[in-house]
Amino acid sequence: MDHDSWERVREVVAAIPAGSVLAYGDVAAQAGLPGRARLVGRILAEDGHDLPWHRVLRADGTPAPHIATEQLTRLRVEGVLAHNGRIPMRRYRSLDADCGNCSPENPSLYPECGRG
DNA sequence: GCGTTGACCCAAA
DNA sequence: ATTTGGGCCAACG
Repeated sequence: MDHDSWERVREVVAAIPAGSVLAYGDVAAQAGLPGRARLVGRILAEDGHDLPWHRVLRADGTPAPHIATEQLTRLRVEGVLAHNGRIPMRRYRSLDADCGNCSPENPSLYPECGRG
């Protein structure tokens, strides 16, 4: 774990557009740290106050328990709605700018992506 | 060094 | 739908 990786994680989170979300694992992958989702949670916990941390949640769409209400409240304001405390990732998951992980199951939120 | 503890993830049962 | 077990790894005592 070096200083650069830490900054990259922060940048990825900072770049998530309002109205969409990313899983901890997604952030790790996009920051070049595949398989290190826990590290992302750690970074947000101690150095995420100035970031849109509420746009990052678990892969199954549920928020971490201790911040659940605050997170869901903030997301609701951005138009990201939960059902039974769970966010439907299919709909709100943000994708790479180049649509690297775009698929019919995971349609792009960006109009410039032809595959959405 | 070693064991514990997490804003986690996934395949298998 | 849940639970289980394994993998991940930086901080902390």
